[in-house]
Amino acid sequence: MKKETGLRIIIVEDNIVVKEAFTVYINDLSNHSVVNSYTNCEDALKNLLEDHPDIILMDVDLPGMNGIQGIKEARKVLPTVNAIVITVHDNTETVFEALCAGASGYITKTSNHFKILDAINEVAAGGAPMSGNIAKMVVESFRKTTESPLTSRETEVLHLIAKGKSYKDIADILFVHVETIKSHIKNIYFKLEVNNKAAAIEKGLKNKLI
Amino acid sequence: MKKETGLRIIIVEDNIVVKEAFTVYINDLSNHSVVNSYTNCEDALKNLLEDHPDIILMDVDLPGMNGIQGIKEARKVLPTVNAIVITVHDNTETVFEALCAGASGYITKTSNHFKILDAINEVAAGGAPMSGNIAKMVVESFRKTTESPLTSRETEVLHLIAKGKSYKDIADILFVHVETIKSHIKNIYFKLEVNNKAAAIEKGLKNKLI
DNA sequence: TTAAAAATCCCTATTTCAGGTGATTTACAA
DNA sequence: TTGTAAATCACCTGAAATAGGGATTTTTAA
Repeated sequence: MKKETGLRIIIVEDNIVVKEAFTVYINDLSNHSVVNSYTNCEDALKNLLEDHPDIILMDVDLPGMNGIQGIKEARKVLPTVNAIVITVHDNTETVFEALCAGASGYITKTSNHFKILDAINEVAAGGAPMSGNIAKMVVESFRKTTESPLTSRETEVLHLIAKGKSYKDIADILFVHVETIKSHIKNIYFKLEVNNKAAAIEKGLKNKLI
Repeated sequence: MKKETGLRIIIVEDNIVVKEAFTVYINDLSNHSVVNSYTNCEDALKNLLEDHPDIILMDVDLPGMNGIQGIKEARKVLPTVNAIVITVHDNTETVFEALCAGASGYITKTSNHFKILDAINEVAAGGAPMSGNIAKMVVESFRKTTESPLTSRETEVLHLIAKGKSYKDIADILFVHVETIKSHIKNIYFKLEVNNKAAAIEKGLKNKLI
């Protein structure tokens, strides 16, 4: 963040009423400044270097380039810029696409609009603001299933398979004989009801075994 | 959550002063109840079914079984129980281990102790409470590097390689000839300076190309 | 004291992989 | 317009990896 006295913010939101409401709200009730606001990504990207925002408030549904692509492009130009997605979408795919694209936060519009100031301050403090339901989705994406049909050794082997290691590599890593690994793999295939590596990895990922 | 009138909470924390402080605080200043508190996981697990907590407040550093293992075990017995980790550790490894083990939230002790009530309420509301720095770590774990040496086609191929697909499978999936895939893979190996699948996957994961 | 898991070994046929050395077409930018 | 990068396809070779079959021993946990 550049100044302690307030951050430079731009807004990309095609709903003009919402855009103006955010602008007024931030300018009046915080020490941050909305230096510019746009109704599409293309225009925002054109002025990005001049605006040099600290934070971008980004909608997802936009005419032309969508907000997620917009974040990617913006971060190519300003790699340290923080983007906060503000949208109605709370489906898994959109959320994770946005985070992969480099979003620092994700707020759903469903709740109180005025959480944006909290979000801005949280980003400024080095955090990652998220609506409760979004945080839940994110946290759950890490969760492993507690019930696994595989033994810990087999899981270990499957992990290494998924890393592309050969049986010989795995044997060396685990300090056992190659034939032992082959035996484990036979058991893994049996338990997962598959008969090749690709299917084993797929099933392992899908069931969060790895 | 079982009752609207308040949740059943257990605390596992070996520092008795902290444990008592939490207990008093929750019992006095919220409508939730601390039904039991323990200084180690083993004792907590023994009484888990009788306590049938909605939420477990869990420390990480504990004598005997650590808190992360404790969460895993607890969730085997009560699969829907919510665990909130409250600890001084904010290193990447501990955080992700806890989330993988099934923690619903992760609060660092460094900040204001009294955030726990907010955290409990957030879990009750279906959220996932996290300290700002933790949320940041979690969000950043999704972020892809914007600069990739690979073309989009090569990235696509590397993805499928990482899924354990054979060249022939990949060719079929992408509707091109096997030789095309081989050609892509040669280019991937050249760009990533590797000469086998395992190394390519490793480098791809490390650099968040996949 | 059993049963399950882990580790070891052998055999075989097939598939896959990596490296080399090419070519063609399209598309975009200097 | 002239390159360059990307994506496509081709042929060859030898080595490595794989899947499936069967079997035995040791360790560990119930």
